[in-house]
Amino acid sequence: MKIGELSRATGTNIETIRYYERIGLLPAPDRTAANYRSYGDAHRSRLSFVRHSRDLGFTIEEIRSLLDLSDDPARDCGEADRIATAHLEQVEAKIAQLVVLRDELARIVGRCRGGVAADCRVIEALGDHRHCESQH
Amino acid sequence: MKIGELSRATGTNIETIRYYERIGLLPAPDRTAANYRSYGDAHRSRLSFVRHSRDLGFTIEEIRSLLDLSDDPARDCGEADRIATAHLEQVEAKIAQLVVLRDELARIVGRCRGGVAADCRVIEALGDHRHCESQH
DNA sequence: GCTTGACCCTGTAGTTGCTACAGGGTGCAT
DNA sequence: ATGCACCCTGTAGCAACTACAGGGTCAAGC
Repeated sequence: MKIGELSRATGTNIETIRYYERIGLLPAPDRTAANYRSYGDAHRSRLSFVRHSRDLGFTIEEIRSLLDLSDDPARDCGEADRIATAHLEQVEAKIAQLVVLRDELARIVGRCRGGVAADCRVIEALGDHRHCESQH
Repeated sequence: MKIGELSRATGTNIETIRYYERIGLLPAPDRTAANYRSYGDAHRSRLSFVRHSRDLGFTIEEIRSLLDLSDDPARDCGEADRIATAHLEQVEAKIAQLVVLRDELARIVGRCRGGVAADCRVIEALGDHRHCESQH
């Protein structure tokens, strides 16, 4: 299939597919006589793997490691689990951080009573960390 | 004060301060005879405002609008409230998205039973969205 | 046979918010 | 006069794309 079909089949931007090829995440496909990229099923499932992993927030480098692993079926699965577990921990840390931030923001937003900027509680709170209840 | 002092006073990297000046977020300060930047209290509090807002996740452009507002004390505070509220909503959306993602990841990680990559449930799950319980 | 439009190609530059040099100048203490 | 901490400008790098510019290819319809 041509790049446009692969793009539709996987929900990936065409430019992104070419980008993945350039950085070596996808192998360079064969070319037609007109120099068009020509993909097969192996490409499609590899790209689906990449997209799905990206959607789950894995970095390109993590995905590279995961792909290396799955390219070598004799290797130990533990490494995949280690990568995924580390990523899960990062996501949990990020959530915790955003929750603190959200609470602080909600407090700040709730202070607005209208009026002019000179009296604005929102601007005041942003200017001075001492109005905050948490370290962030 | 010189840039190093301002850096220590606000916990901002020196390069970042110069970057903010370059993009017009901080006004260019006076210079000493040796061409060193020389800052006053107004600079320090403006930079604190910027840093605090960045810590709360506001973008540079949002901060620019907030600073414009506070530079013009007669303007209506509603705009500041609108920016902050919109940002709060974004943070809440991001949290919700990360929670879905975390649950999916936790499910994937939990499937690992060791063994070789060929049988790896983690790699299998990443390759095929149909293993997922949610849209993400 | 010629045009139109959809598709494809390469290469480069932009995005966000910094951070990290390289290659130089300044100021003060020893 | 020599070391060291500090300052300057300008440019390039990071992640993960995205968006052109400027060109080639191909099938359909007139």
